[in-house]
Parts: sequence; C-alpha cells; structure tokens
Amino acid sequence: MSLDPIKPSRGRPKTLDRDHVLDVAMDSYWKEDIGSLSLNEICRRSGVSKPGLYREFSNEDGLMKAVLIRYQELVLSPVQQMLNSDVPFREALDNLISFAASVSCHDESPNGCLFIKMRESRTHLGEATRAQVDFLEEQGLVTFQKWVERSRAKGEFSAEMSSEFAATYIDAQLSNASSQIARGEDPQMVQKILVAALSILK
Amino acid sequence: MSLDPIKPSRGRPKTLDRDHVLDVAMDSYWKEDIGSLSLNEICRRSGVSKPGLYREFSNEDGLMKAVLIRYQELVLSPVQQMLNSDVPFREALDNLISFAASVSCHDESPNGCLFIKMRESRTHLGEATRAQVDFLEEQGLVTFQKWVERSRAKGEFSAEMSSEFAATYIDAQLSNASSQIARGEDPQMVQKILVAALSILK
DNA sequence: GCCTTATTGTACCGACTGGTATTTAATTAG
DNA sequence: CTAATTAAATACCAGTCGGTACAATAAGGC
Repeated sequence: MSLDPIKPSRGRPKTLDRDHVLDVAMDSYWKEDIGSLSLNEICRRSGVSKPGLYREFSNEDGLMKAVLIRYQELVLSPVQQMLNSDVPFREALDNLISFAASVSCHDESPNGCLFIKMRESRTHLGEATRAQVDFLEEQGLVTFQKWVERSRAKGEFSAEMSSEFAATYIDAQLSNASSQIARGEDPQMVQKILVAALSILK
Repeated sequence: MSLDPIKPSRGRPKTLDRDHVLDVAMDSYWKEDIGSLSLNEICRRSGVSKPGLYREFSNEDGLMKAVLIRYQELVLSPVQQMLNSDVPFREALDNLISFAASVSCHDESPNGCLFIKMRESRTHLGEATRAQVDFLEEQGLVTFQKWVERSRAKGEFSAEMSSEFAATYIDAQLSNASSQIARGEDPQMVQKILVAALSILK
C-alpha cells in the first residue's frame, strides 16, 4: 500500500505515549474494579490530559478495547500457543492450572485474568469492547475444543464427554478460578479446587 | 420486657412501607449490577423520598444489609434447613444442584444468587453489609461441612477428601454456577457443568 | 386552641462522571 | 516571515452520585 505509517511529520509533534497509557490502563483495569475505574483516574495516573486520551482512543470503549487486545497479545496468546502445540495433554493441563491459579499483573495483589474480569463486567463495557470479549471467548472455546480433540486422537484424553462440553467445562472452571483469585482467596486452595474439578478429564 | 413495639402513636403517622422498599431494593439488586444501582433509582422505583429512605435505613449500607438479611430469610434459610435435615446425601445434592441452576427473583431474566452476587461485588459494599456477607459465607461453609460429615457417618459420602475441603469445593462450584446464571448462560448447561463438577463427591 | 412529637418531601450540597469547545503551543511548507 | 497543520491542556458542559437542611404537615397531649 502507499499509506506508510512513517512520520507525516507535520504540525506539533506528538508527545503522548500510547503504550505507556495502555500499560497504565491495563494495570488499573486488571487490579481494580472495572466499572468503578474512571477515565479521569486513568488520565491522572498516566499523566495525560483528557482530550489527549480521547484523541488517541476516541472514547472509553476504544481504550478498553485497545487494553483488551494488548492483554490478549501479552498474556492469552502464549497460553493458546501452548495449547496448540503438541505438549502432552497432562502436561498442558498442568500448565493451564498453574497459569490460572497465579495470574497477576505484577508481584502485587492477585487479580485473576483480565479477560475473564471483563467478561464478568460485561454490563460496564462499551460495544466494541464487548464484541472483542465475545470474539476472545469464542476463540478460547474453539482452542479448548480442538485441544481436546487432538488429545483424544493421541489417546491422551479418554473421558466420556463431547469435546464441546469438555471445552465449556474447562472454560467454566478456569473462569471460576480467576474469580476466586480476584476475590483474594488463597492461590493454593484455588489450585487445589481446580485440580479436583479438572480431575474428571482423564 | 417493658418496651413493646406497639404504636407509640405520637407525631405524624408513618406512611413509609419498609417491606415494600425492601422488596423493591432486593429485586433491583438481584437482577441488576449492584455497583451500578443508585439509591436515587431505588427511591424512584419504590416511590419513597430520599430522606425517607435515609431515616429508615441510615444509609446505603444499612439498606443493603437489610436486603441481605431479608434474602437470607427468604431464600438461603430453606436451603440450609434442607441440608440440616436427614434427607439422603444424593437427594440433598440434587436439590442443591437444581436450586443453584435456577435461582431467580421471579420468572424473568436469570440472575443467580443474590448473596453470591454481593460476595462478588465485595468492593461496592459498605462495612455492615460486608460483615453480613462474611457471616453468611462462614455460616454456609459450616453448613456444608457438617452436612458432609453427617453424610459420611451415614455411609453416604465416601470421597477421599477432608470435609473442610469438600465444603470449600461445593461452595466454589455453587458460586461458579451462580455467576454463570447471572451472566445469562443456559441454565441446562450450567446444571450439566455442576453435575459434572460435583460428581467427584461420591 | 396551642405545644410537642414524629414523618414528610423539596430543594439543595459538593464531588465526580464521560465527553467537548476553545485557546495556545510547536512544528513544517511555502 | 507567514500560513497551515497538528497536538497540547484548561476549563467547561450536563448529568448523576450519596447525603442532608429545612420547612411543611399530621397526629396526640393538654
């Protein structure tokens, strides 16, 4: 294409650091209640003026969608790749469990999976973000289902249930684990519950 | 005692219908996002002026605590009584499952268990309500644990796990089911997941 | 007829929300 | 140099929030 994203280099140079804002916003949404975190607060924290933020992301919905996409690239994608690889089923399951029982943005207070938090806060999301959540949810279910099907073909999964149900079940349990982590429950207990619940996949 | 709750019968007669307000508030908190439902809105819906509501419940915290207590009496208590009775374990478990997979305030949109919703919205609660949630949570865990212990003594529960863990596990799965119902997922699927997850208790 | 007591609703408070109009600053094109 | 272009931040908008001062009202006691 002829439209290069190179400097058009005209007018006052941009000082707004998009990635910095996204980092701050992701951290904030991650460790706090999504519905209670205001744009004003994100502006304060990222040191950006409100009109600046609106110029970059259009509105709150645009910012949250951008944050979610960033989260997908940063956190979800590696997990999906692991599930798409040929790691043995039990090993992949163990990885999945320890991932779910430990997700946090940094070393601080536990907060669960941001995607799942957003899914739970569905009513607080704008149109675009909600659509992105739906897309990621579907993508996740497909990933689980294909993983189960491949594992079954390899003889590593023999539970008597449809692959579709298995995918839904895994999603439900991971979702539950994330909620518990976010609620502040002991990660070890969360993991123990997860192990028990997923033990029916054998 | 000498303090009868009979009409002190002095001053302007009260017209505020406490129970009506509580009903409206319970319904509202039940089927909508707790953190997004304002006192103003509850006043509008119940036809009560704001100072009237404050006189009756002190503040938002007081109202929510009163609502939670009402919910406990109305919904939770019967379930607890069932678990404290000598109903066979499998039957009680089935009751618990169909209860969890169907809780709604009326025939309308599903909304899960209000207590669990409040527990998930912990950050939006005032001090008194939060304390009440903690109390009910502890009470629930104790009920589950004693139920498991009695069932084990009757030879109806033989899974190899501590009664304490079993109680935590049941709580986690019911909580998950409630969240799914509230999120609008198909009750039949929720029930199926619940049955699968609780199948490890045998 | 008052006075006291208790409940009522209007009208307000300061703080905050998502979003924007507007002015000012910094750069390039000519 | 000026004009055009782009981005900056201040200061504002209407609306909502939880909470309250306050004057009007309705009853009993005397």
